[in-house]
Amino acid sequence: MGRRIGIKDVAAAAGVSVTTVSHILNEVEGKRINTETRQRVLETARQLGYAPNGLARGLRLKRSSTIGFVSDQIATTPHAGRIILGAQEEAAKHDLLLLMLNTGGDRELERREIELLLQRQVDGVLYASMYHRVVEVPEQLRSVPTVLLDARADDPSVPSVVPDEVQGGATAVRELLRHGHRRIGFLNNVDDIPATHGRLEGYRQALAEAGVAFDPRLVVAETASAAGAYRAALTLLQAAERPTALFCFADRMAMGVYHAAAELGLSIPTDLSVIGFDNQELICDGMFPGLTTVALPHYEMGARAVAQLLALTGTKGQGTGPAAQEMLPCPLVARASVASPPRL
Amino acid sequence: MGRRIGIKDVAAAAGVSVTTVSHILNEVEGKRINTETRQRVLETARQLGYAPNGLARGLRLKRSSTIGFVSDQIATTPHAGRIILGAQEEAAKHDLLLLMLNTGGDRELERREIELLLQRQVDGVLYASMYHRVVEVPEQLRSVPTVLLDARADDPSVPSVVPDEVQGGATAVRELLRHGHRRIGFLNNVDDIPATHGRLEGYRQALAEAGVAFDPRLVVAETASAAGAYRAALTLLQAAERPTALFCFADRMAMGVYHAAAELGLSIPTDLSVIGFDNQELICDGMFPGLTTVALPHYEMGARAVAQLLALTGTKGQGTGPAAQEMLPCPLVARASVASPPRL
DNA sequence: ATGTGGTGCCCAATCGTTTTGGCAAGTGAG
DNA sequence: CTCACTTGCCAAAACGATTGGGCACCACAT
Repeated sequence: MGRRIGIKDVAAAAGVSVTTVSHILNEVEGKRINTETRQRVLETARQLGYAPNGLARGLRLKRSSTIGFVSDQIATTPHAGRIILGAQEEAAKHDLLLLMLNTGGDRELERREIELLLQRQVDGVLYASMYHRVVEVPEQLRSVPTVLLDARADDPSVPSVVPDEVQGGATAVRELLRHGHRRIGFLNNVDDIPATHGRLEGYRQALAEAGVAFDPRLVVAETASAAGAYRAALTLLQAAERPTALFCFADRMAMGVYHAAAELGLSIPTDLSVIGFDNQELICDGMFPGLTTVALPHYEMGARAVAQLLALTGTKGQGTGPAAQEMLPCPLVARASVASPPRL
Repeated sequence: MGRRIGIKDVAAAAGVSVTTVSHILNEVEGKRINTETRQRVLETARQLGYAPNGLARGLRLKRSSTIGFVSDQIATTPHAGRIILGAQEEAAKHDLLLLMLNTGGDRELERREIELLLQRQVDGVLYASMYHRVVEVPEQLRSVPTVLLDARADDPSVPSVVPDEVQGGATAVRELLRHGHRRIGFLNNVDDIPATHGRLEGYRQALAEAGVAFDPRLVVAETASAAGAYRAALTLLQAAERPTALFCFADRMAMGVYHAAAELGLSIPTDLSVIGFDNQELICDGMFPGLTTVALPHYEMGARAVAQLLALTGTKGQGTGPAAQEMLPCPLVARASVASPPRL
């Protein structure tokens, strides 16, 4: 078919120069254009179905209106999609598009693919992890504005957007306290990541606020799987003074807790309240009863990261000094797994 | 910092013309270059850290080495990520990058965003649905090579890549038959989508192969949720001659079945075998016992779609006539929810 | 001396925009 | 009629690459 029509075609059709067309379409200030001419040009552009060539534009402007989204694992984490969605929708507001890249954690592959990104002259890069952790930012990204997403770097000059794990943990525990629980177990996971420490800290803070003493016997660490949680829950629930509520590091651990509870003849939430973390809807809604949990603000994180990136590219100065480290709150999502403790 | 260095810089540093540098870097045929010069240029390019400007290159070549990935919902479906991953990794093999776009099903938003894509001069577009269905391809995409992903169009001239629902359904049922089951229930869903009809067809085919008569009372349609499946399973399992195995349209329906079985005192897989569909690992692994299921070949679909797109852009002819409609098989993923039927 | 054929390189046009610095025509004052 | 100013438009130079068509040089045969 005929090639896409360009500014030149519009100029010819409207009987003016390319310059004038460009001025009109871009609404350049300080350039005086006759109102009638403007109308005519706009009209012909519309009729011809003109659309600017982004490559040419980018070349001239030294700006591609495209940002790179680099992540280790798009695939494994569900809800990862919400991060992408948040980023993309925020980007769309500024006519930006996302160039996606998954590295699978392979450092060499990462290098090669980021190279491709940079060749495309992206205006900035979102370097995302699929779970909150500390990452090492690739050297190549020094040359381009970068924001970390669901990740922090040792280097504090790189801005980042992460969930507030402490607040999230506290939110979960406060919900249990609010219902009158005092003996609250915590099934933590065993990895050395911010979530592990942060949620534990939140657990302790919430207990302290409520004047409940911290009892280390109520905290047990296990692999963040249903099977692991099942074992841990069995132990915890068969102890002398069993907890009346369990806070699970992850929703999938709650699946194990439900199983353990069923086996011990404890019904949820009458005999035992359970609260999870992550709000994996497929799981939470499928469980009986529906699992109350704390959600990670994935969508917002994506959106805020783009906003930060734009702020960064806005200020030419590449302002030195520590950059913004934004923490987003994790909201409670109530379903049906929390009730008042049984009268023992 | 100093701007990125270009071909011009390399030329100057090596003491040759830009033309020569370009010839050397692109290994242009029919152009004779002195071996020594070639070495010198390559060396300086390496030292200077030269990388071509993709925008300029794309402008000249009328090819951006970028393909658009348009989907309705990145977010809601887990495993959607595997489609993206498959597409991206296949694309990377050809030095292509993916420009992602999520429309949320909003037709007007979709139009605007695809417009952005086309402005970026993408070489082709993957139009993906997050579950297998029939879609209407946007008018704008006529002008650019397009492949449908997990979707079909009424227009058979658009190539597509979809899972083989019939084979998938049959695979599930054959696994049950193989273990000796003869009364096999099917919890279908109620939507009018290819999966609903295809898997039912597969169910019937597998039964027919095994010489088992089709009994309509064993098929019940419900919303594809745990709650819906729970109700349906209760009915089915309390019938006079209850089925010894249940094939569920979706893994999350199997969650409801597990619950119903537990309530009726049936243990899985001893008293009742269950098989799901989708292989949502978080669910399948979290259930007790682990859920045997049929996987959708998401990764392969993404990869094949890119391959098709490349084939399409390769043949200039835009060959008329019906295009390739590729169906990919759905493999069985065995866990622990299927066993031989109880001796009644 | 002239022609013939290779070799090794470069000039300049091109892709589709944006933008700087004009220039010509019109207007009103002197 | 001339000057100064405004208005409305345009020519041409970028941006960074690719590529068709040379050109200059050398060797060798005539």
